[in-house]
Amino acid sequence: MRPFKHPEIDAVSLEHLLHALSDPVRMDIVRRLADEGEASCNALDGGRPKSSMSHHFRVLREAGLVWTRNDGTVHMNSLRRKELDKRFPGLMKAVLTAK
Amino acid sequence: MRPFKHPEIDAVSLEHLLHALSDPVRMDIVRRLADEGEASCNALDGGRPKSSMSHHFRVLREAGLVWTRNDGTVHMNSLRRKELDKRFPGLMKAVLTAK
DNA sequence: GCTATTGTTCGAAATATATCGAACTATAGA
DNA sequence: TCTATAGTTCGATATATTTCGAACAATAGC
Repeated sequence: MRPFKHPEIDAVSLEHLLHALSDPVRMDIVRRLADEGEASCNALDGGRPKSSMSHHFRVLREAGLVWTRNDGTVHMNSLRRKELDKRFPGLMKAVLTAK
Repeated sequence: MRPFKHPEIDAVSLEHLLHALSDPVRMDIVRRLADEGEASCNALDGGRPKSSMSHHFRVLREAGLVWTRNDGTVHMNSLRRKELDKRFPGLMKAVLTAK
């Protein structure tokens, strides 16, 4: 698989980012990435079908939240935390803190 | 019209709140309420039909973002800012700051 | 009571989103 | 080259959401 295209952080819209976070499956992915640093799609599927997860990871990537790199057959995902903190100061902290 | 029921702030879910904010019309309403303090539905419609606006205000109310009080035939809306700041510290500030 | 004003509710149509199986692609390793 | 593994893409279905006109409800003022 070729590397993914990720949006420039400045092109990321708040609207799309909030929409991406407003789904429980995706919010769960984001929280786990925030905790665990980097993880494969596989490791975060919670028993859901691969195609469903692939969809959610795509939404997260396109929203600018997640960076995916290829490592063999595995896709390793991570939060674009530093960039996000610059682009939307305080947002991710507030979101991840909220219970 | 009878007074609306607003959710208890502790019953407000981050998920629903983020979804409510992920629509451009509603985000615009929230920004203007943050600026102007209190406003009627009418004052914020931007030329859109009343029924569309009524829908968006309902979503905002049910998400816990907006408080609506009756004042004669007018419905005055305001951000539940203080409560939101307690419930989700830093969130509204980050959202409203983002450009 | 009558009328104008503000919004809500209902119903329908258009659009978007979520979910998931099946087929496919790419890579690692034997 | 063959096989197993990790994800993507496609296509279909189900569900949500947005939008808006039309009918309705509540209040103010005459």
